[in-house]
Amino acid sequence: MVTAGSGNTSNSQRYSGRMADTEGLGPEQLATYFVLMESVSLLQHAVEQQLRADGDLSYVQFQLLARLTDAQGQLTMTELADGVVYSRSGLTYQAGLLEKAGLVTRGPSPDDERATLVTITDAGRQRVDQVLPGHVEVARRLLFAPLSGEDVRALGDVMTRVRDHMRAEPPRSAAARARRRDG
Amino acid sequence: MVTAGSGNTSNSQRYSGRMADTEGLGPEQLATYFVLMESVSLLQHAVEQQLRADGDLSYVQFQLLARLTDAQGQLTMTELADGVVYSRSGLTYQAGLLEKAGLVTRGPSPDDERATLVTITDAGRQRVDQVLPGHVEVARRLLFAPLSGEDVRALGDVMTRVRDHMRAEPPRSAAARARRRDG
DNA sequence: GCCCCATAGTTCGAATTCGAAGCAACTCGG
DNA sequence: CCGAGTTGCTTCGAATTCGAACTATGGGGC
Repeated sequence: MVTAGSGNTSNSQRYSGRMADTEGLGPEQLATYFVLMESVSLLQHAVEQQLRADGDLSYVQFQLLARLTDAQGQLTMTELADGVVYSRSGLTYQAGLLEKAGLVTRGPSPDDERATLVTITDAGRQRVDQVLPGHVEVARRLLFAPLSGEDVRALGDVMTRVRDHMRAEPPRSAAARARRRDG
Repeated sequence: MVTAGSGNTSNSQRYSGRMADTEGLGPEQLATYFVLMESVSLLQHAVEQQLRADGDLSYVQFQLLARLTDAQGQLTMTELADGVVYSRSGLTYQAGLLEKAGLVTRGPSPDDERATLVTITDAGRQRVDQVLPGHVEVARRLLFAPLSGEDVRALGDVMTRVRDHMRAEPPRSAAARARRRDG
């Protein structure tokens, strides 16, 4: 058995494994990993449908706009790609689409002539506002519905630690790009 | 603020409006949702690198082989696609690649003339064995390293419930067809 | 046995993705 | 100031993905 029953509905949690030191993972960890990937996959599919239906956006495009909204200003292409976990060439493509749609603008940076600053437009903000309610609704219905407040807090806590850990860890094999804020 | 600080480590939980009209989901949940998606994105990228390097497989291909291993036998294309959260046409493409690589075989079903039964070959099993150690290692290093055994158990439990919930819900709004199993 | 429609897979076209290669600008030591 | 190496972004080609259209089989009602 490889995936430890990732396709089953029942949760046979009768394994009391522990973090092995030199060995691999126990079935419990492996099952956790697989169910995590599967759930997010399902969620992402649903979310993509909603964004496309409500505002003709892909999830990546939504992420980019949301990130720009967060930044309260402009971001360089690299910062944007880095935040969204995306290839640079892919971002060039998507930024082109967003610019053509009038949701962002691209301009040169005063500090660095090479850099391209991406700015969200009012139409872009409007689009985010347009899809956000439905987006939130999907997340609530699919992800949060079966969870208690305590579950949500635990999930957020755990995944935040995982995210921070992965962000701190270099990709290890590929040509690691420079990390600002060396921590 | 939209993503409630998805690029930060934690807190900064203030945001300005825009979500209050959809009751029931606060910034904490939204942040949890975003950090979940981000983490899995990072993890998936790393895993894809490993699989490609260790066994020249994409994550989807690995999933398909793993699922076939689990099934201990043959699965139809639809069962396979459904388990992996994948489009049917995409599966046809990938199954073609796997067949050409000699990792699976495709044959007609005795029960249903329309169905195609996909079977993993010994070479396929071998390939899974070949990449699984490194795969597990990546998961351990990136996902489980910062987590306690209790964290892992909680994560598995929560995501299992989420997965079951989403599997029970008809996620496809547009092409919701295959849901006639219940009564 | 014959319609009608649902189901299983494939094919096809369009869109998206990535990595490698290329170009422009920045940095630093001499 | 020059050259080498680095960084930011885009272009390019190949691979992958999805949805819609299509073919063929299965099942129910008549």
